[in-house]
Amino acid sequence: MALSHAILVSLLDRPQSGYELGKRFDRTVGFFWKASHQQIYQELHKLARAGLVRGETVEQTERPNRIVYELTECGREALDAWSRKATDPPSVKEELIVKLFALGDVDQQVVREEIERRQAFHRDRLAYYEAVMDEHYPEPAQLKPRQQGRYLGLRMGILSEQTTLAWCEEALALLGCEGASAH
Amino acid sequence: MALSHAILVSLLDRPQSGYELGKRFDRTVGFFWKASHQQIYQELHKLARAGLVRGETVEQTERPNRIVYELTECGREALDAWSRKATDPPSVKEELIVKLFALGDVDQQVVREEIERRQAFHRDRLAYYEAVMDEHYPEPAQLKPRQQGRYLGLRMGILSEQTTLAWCEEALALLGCEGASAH
DNA sequence: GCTTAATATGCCAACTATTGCATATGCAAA
DNA sequence: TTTGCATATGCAATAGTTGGCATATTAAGC
Repeated sequence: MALSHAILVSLLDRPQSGYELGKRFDRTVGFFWKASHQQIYQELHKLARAGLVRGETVEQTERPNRIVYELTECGREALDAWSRKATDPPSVKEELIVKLFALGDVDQQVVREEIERRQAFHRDRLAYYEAVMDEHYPEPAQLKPRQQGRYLGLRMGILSEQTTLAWCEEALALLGCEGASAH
Repeated sequence: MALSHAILVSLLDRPQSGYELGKRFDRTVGFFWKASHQQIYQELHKLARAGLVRGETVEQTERPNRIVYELTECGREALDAWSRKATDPPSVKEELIVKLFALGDVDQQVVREEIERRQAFHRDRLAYYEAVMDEHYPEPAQLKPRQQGRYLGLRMGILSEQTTLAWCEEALALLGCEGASAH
């Protein structure tokens, strides 16, 4: 029960359809808690059955009908209860590090290329986070609580992307990648 | 199919029983890919059925019998194939950040305490990583490939723990935790 | 003598996640 | 005009994970 909470948290902002939730997930909480659209639809059904959200079908002529979900009182209570329970330590699955543990039996060149790909991935993500930061959070000291939370999430994202990039540099240097600084 | 690879990688070092794998996981790859003992035993059965590992029962008089697994040729090939495939981006599930997204609707004091608990958790882990580093990797430039991989994993661990700790400081400062520096 | 911890493996049920497929519409570009 | 994309939701099957429980032995501490 944790994706469900991510969904309930998203619904705090405003009632949303599964499709909208999926879209916003991709740009916000989703960076810290992935979910596919199938997962979101299924979870919404489950939450509706449990009475934590209420779905209402909105007829549309030009597009398929939407089902817009909103938090129920019961859902708010569930969120409050969840917020008071100790948070699980973050679960990380870093396949690249597993691969590194096999160095010596796997081709070193292949691993170097992996790290370079990873570097590109994290550079993109960092650029995205920084753009959001510049656009939305120029004055972090002045923020209201809700915005403070988002700001801190973004800070965490930026810090960890920077760290990962620094690690990539180190790793390529150690593994003797000639073109490391050229990329 | 990814826990399976972590197990195969572990077996590169030497043949091991499920119990041993579980123990070593907790101190090595497990920091980057969690697995419970049930998962490991089940996965070993599956790998044995698929012919990637071969298990041999070792009779013991003083302890329950062990089943020691070793890589088969087929298992080595599977590892090689896996090592050449692009690595999935890391999957992170950060419940604490999800909770932060709900700031304003959840009690700020509760969140501050969460962050402090997290700070303690990451301090412990950093201390552990640093101890391993001091003990086993005093001269990283001289390492053989296999050890290089482990060293880089450890470096990643240390860097990300340091980053998370720095973030905790920032977060507590922003959320106005009076006793932030006292802890 | 009794309890607890460590060693060593396993079953089963429930839950969570992923993949592939299916449906239906409207719009814009090739 | 066909292709592809965005909107919008869903099912079914498989794969992966978690938690509770069960079993059996030995050694150490109370």
